[in-house]
Amino acid sequence: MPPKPKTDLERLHLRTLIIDAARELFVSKGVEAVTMREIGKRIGYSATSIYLHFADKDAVLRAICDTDFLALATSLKNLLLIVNPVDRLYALGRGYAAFALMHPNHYRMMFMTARMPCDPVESSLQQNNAEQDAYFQLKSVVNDVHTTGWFRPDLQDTALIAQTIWAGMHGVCSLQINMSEDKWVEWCDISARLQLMQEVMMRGLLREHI
Amino acid sequence: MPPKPKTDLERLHLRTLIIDAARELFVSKGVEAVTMREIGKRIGYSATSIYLHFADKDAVLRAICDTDFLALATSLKNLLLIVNPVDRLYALGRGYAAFALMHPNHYRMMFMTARMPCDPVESSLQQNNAEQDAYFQLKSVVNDVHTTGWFRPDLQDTALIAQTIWAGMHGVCSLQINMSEDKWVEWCDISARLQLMQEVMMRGLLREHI
DNA sequence: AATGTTAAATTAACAACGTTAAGTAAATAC
DNA sequence: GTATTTACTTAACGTTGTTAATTTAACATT
Repeated sequence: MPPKPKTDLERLHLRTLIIDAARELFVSKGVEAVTMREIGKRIGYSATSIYLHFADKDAVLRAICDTDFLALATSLKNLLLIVNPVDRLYALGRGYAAFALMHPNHYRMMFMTARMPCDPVESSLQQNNAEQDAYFQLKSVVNDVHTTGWFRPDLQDTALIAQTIWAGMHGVCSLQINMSEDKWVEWCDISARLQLMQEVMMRGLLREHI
Repeated sequence: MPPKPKTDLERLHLRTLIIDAARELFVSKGVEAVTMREIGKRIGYSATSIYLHFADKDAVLRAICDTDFLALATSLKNLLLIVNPVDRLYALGRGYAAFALMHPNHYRMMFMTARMPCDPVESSLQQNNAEQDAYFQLKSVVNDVHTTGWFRPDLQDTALIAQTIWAGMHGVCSLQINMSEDKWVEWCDISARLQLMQEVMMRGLLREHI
């Protein structure tokens, strides 16, 4: 039953229908295990209809990532209201980890899957927008801690600091997501690992003030 | 020209031939992009012959991982001779990162790809063997630092410490491998990121002694 | 020496995949 | 009322991982 002209709104609706169905499937079964035919069936269309909205499967993945990056930034937005910069940095780390472990397959898509690199030019998200760009959120908190003089005085490169903090949290989260079932290692409790990582990094980065 | 009985040695030879060819292809093009037919062609056999030695493609991947885990442990073995435990821990971290960044696709297979978890029971490697088990190497160095009393006195769980150090180095390496081409982030120099991570973790973990 | 058996390898084939080309049906435009 | 455009579907292509059927060669037995 294919009628003729669809309004832009209807087209957008179908587009998000595809994205939502694909995300659900990707998240529950992993990207590789989901077929275009399966996505189509889930929304009552044929697989080929997806190609009227997306160039290929990877384009669907990229679109999902875009909305998930927004979801991450949105989930962290409220934490930016915390006044004490150090508390805010702690909270941001905890929030980041909570997102990663609550949505492991989203996180895998966003940060662990080999895919086309994100380009701010093509993305629907605004870079350096505190409501949409989680990396900017981290950078600005790090900046605030820096300008209030809490970092060790020999640490001046705030981008380097931010990337190191990110790497620390990402390390714990990604090992948990990819290796926690691995029997080779007797894994400690994940929350203990997260807490120690934050604690260690803060001790290593902040100036010692009694 | 299929003759009859192959000695065990010949079978092993062919098995390693498959592994080596598959590793080369996996490493240069990524696991998903390599076909069984391609592996077969590379060694002058049909694709189906591979199934006489491995149950499926994933079994080939697992076998490669096994030999690569051994390669990692072997590449770190000499560092265990360093007498000072803290120096040894530093060196082990640097060596780990060097392996990861020198062989990014091996590293991706070993620690970043969704695959069957490693099980010591099935592996050809000996767990807790200092020559074959890189995680044991880390644990024992951490243990040495602990028994010599260099860690902060409130840190007593050496497994937790080891897993945190691992996560820190893994975070830097895996972000580099998966995201360094991403234009969203202005990445700092990788060696600066590695160095700061080590420095920060050491400052956070070791007791402060002037 | 001819035969049967077994192992190693191959070719053929299957079902499923992403994707493209061709075809169909309904709503609009004239 | 016919033509056109648009949304969509079905058919089809080339590949994939994998299995079944087949061939070939070496050995063991008679």
